[in-house]
Amino acid sequence: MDNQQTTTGRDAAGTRRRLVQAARRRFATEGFRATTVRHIAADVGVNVALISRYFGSKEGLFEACMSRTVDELDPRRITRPGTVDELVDRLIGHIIELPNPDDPLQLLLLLRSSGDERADAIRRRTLESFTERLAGVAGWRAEDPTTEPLLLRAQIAIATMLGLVMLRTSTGVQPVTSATSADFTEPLGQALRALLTTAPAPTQE
Amino acid sequence: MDNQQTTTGRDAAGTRRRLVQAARRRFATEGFRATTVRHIAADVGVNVALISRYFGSKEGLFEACMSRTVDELDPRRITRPGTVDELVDRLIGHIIELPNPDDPLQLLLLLRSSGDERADAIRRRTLESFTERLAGVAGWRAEDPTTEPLLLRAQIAIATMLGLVMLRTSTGVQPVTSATSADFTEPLGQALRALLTTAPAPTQE
DNA sequence: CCGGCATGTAAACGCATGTTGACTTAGGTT
DNA sequence: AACCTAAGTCAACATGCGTTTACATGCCGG
Repeated sequence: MDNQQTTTGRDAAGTRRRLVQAARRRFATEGFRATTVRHIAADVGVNVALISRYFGSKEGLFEACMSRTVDELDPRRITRPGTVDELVDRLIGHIIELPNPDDPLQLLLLLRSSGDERADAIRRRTLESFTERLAGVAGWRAEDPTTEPLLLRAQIAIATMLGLVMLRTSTGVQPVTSATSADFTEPLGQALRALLTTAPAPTQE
Repeated sequence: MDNQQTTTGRDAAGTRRRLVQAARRRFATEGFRATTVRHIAADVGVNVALISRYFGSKEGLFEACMSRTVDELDPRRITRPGTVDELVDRLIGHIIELPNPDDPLQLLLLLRSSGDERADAIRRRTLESFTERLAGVAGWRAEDPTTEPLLLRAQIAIATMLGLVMLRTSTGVQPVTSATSADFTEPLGQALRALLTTAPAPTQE
């Protein structure tokens, strides 16, 4: 009974899960407002009305995507508490292989303001939640002024990888052909480690 | 006769320009598909039908935004040919002050795939055009395999700033409050310069 | 075997969108 | 002053959207 089928119909839980999966891909690549529930339903192969029935509304489906994303983004799954290097490695591992809208971190980063007020509020809440979790993993406290720059650098690192995802997937601009994955990853990782580990000497001298 | 008024109506050229300006803000913050021509017209304070009359269609207005962006992105206005440092400085100067959808580079970076096939083609063309111009300014030739890594690093630099724009504007996540502009800019600039200047030693041992 | 319920479908509604055609008004020319 | 053309408005349209209501279908316990 715990073994859930993934392909056929007549399984509400499975259908819900496949709807969320398809919705995450659409939301990540096209944005909230440009995504239509009819397309999501067609991706799964079910009727549109099921979305309203299961999730109440398009925003409910979006919220389901985000809540599942938050669960999967449990920092303990992203990195073990400890060194910054591990954090960087895991983040790079999560992001650098593209395109993969199923990755919850990618989904979180790819989402943008869409003009829809409530959807934007959901997204903002999720992002702030993740930032707090990330800070907690790294042992940083936002209230501690000496560790704030580290949190800022984490944001820069995330932003860098967000931009890479954008360039390589959403914009259609591909890296130069001869650049191997190692060529791409290595200097990026070095820069990120430098950003994260090099303190700005807040009170030093 | 060359002095064009900027506020009142009954001036076709001025109205067209204000429509393009308003459209660029909407497109940059909400994306192509989520932006409605009625909102753009309301921003300017004119009737919706003028958009269809002046630009043919919503896509025509989008194309007008992009062509103007390409003109303003003349690399000679972004940086004088020469050192990579100048390029980085100018790019940071263009991006780091936020939010400013009027900046053509920001507009270019903020645009994303929107599910609209023709609009995506326009955006992709513009991005490729800018990448080529950027490579030309830096004296890089895509055909030269030894300079390809530099072009890749330029893309990384652009991606980084794109991500910063995303985080700081679109996602609503603000940098930590105590971080001054210098705190934000300095380590970023160092990292970007390192990325751009440090060659990956393509054939070096 | 069969009723009942969960699962899925089909069609329609109300609304917002992009676009179009006919109409109105301002401003310069004769 | 009369007029004409450009500049702008207004109302309507076809379409696609999210959502709802009514209907069909498979599955399980008696």
